[in-house]
Amino acid sequence: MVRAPCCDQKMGLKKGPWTHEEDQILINYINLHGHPNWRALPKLAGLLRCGKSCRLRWTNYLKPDIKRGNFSREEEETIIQLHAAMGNRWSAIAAKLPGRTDNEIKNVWHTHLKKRVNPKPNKNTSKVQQNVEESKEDNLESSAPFDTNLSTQTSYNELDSPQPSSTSISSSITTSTNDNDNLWMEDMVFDNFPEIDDEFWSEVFSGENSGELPADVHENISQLPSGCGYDSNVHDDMDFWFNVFTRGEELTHI
DNA sequence: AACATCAGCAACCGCCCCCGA
DNA sequence: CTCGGGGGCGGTTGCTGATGT
Repeated sequence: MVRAPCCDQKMGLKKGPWTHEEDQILINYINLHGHPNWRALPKLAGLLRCGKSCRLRWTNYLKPDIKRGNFSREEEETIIQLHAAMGNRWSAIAAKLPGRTDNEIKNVWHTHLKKRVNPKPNKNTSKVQQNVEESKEDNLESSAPFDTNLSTQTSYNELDSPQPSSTSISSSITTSTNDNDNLWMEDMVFDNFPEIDDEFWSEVFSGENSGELPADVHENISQLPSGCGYDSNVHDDMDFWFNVFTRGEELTHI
């Protein structure tokens, strides 16, 4: 069965990074009408994007309960364990990590966790590079979460398409399990916190829209502490699912 | 300071599955 | 039962910033 491509390039549909305006349009539209039909949504909302692109943008970045970046040690270990059992079923893994998306988990796996789980000697890289690699790994082991997230987050203010990274930062506060993490957080939060995010979300959920929001959107909003999308309940959820999973694993090995 | 290389991440692409007509 | 549309998933790509030379 051959199907017409979702995104017909002849229609002049836009590709590439989303702009702040496009994000606003999408969020406002979904807040008002939900997303019963992704294919029709961009046309109805007045976006020059294909439905898939809209869905991806919403599910991976714009949904209110999304956490961004700064994976805690617990989350990393959970991903590693789940991946060992499930393989590349990113959506299933993401389902066990509240607020995390399959795309993000997939990226983290390929960029960080895979190296840790399957450390392979570098045949082609120079010794200097190998040392760099090793020191990076050491850093990961000794001072999680990833330092690299810092560098990318500091540039959010300059982006056309700002990410709702306030949730990522706040999530680190609540998921950090040791003093080193907290120290790291203090440096990051106050030096690099992107001011745009609070404005961004307050705009999105401003009064004129919230009166007509669907019930589920209200729920999501109510789950948002001031600029934060992650609380201890979610954390408990993760523990719960992790326990369920690990118990299941144990049983399968008996 | 300039250039090269690497790492991280957002987004696209194509396939598959599910469900309704 | 078959077909077709829509959504979801996983793999991959390409851009951008960071780091090294």
